[in-house]
Amino acid sequence: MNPKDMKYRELFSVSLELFALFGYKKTTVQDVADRLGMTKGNLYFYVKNKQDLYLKTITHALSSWRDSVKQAVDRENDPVDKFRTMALKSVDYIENNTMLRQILMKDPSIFTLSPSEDRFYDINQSAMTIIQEILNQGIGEKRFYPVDVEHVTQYFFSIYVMFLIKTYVKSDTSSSRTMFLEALELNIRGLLLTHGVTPA
Amino acid sequence: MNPKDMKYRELFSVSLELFALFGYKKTTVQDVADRLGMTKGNLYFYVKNKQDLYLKTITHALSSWRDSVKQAVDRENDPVDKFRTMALKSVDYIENNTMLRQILMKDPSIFTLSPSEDRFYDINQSAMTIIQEILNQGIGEKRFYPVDVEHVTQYFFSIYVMFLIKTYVKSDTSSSRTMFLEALELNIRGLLLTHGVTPA
DNA sequence: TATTGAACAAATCGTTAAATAGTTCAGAGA
DNA sequence: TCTCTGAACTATTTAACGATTTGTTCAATA
Repeated sequence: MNPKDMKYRELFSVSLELFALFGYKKTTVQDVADRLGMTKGNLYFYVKNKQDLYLKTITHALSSWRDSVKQAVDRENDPVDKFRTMALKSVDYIENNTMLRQILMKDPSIFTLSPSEDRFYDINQSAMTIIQEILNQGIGEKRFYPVDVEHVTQYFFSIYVMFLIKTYVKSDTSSSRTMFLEALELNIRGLLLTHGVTPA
Repeated sequence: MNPKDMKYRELFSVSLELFALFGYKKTTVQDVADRLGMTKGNLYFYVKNKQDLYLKTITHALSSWRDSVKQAVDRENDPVDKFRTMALKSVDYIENNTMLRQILMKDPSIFTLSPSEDRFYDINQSAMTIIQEILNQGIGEKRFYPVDVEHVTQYFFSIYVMFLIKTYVKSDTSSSRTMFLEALELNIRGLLLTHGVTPA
């Protein structure tokens, strides 16, 4: 890894921590520069402005999240297993990433139900392809009902965002875990082309 | 109907219109009193304060919505028909109620994904019983999978709120209609105890 | 290419006074 | 007794002000 990439990694790591701790407004570029042992002027050699620093930092964190889920999904073969793994790994990742969780709580607009005002549209779009590929595989293998892939992908992504909002923006931790698992199985049954009569 | 109830109906009607037109902040107590042909002082004979006027007005509007859906559901017998009617009637009602729609757009906090900060908790709770009764009937008649009724009810209500936010708070009208219909059928398949292999 | 530090610009904050809007209440019809 | 008025009162919002903090630029430098 070249030295500039190293600098960026350090930069994103430091600013993620500060943004998680103080939020966007309370974190000054001076704070970030201090922690990096440089002057704030020099920070502008790496990013356009404070907003750009924030966007790049969050995007970097969301990409790691996506990659982690994608990796777990790729270890499975069966589309149902992939679907379940995707859902569970997504939750597991955020559950074990305190800083990202804190940032979501401090900045609810990171997860919006409106694609048109989504500042992280590209990374979210790429997260949606994970869903899309699983649906296509499941339908191709005649395991899944031939749903409208585009709209059902959007729907599942919206549900995922809804859960994140419910659980981490509003902290409705109590029942949302059980609700999540019930919903997962309900959606899997809704996807399957046939399913037997085997209640849990 | 006694004259005081009449006054209340008129009051809610007038203030719903004004709140829809100008929003909470821009609507003054004076405005409402003027439209009712009374002084603002006298308004305090009917409501505790401005906030109370707003809450009572919205609650009244949401109750009408609920009642309309409940009535439509009660005309059906089959739990699947009831479920589908509930979903479609809910959308149909808001689609044809411009003032309520305008209020939702002006005050996004009316529909929250967090029960604990829901100012209209009671009326929303009573709306949830419609879902709950359908689920109980479906399971009782061995048509529905024996899901965890409480959590699945919460889940469906959350999806309903999510759609309202997507469609009316963020105005993402474009794809959300198709998404809604796809989701409806997916959820019905997820509920059914068995379903045949009959893709649309 | 990467960095500094000073200079500059933009945004925020704390305070103030004036205007507006919300609320109370004694008293007056019906 | 129930409904209402209108004036008095209180609370909130708005605009303006300078002071301060913070974000951004850039010529000089290693």
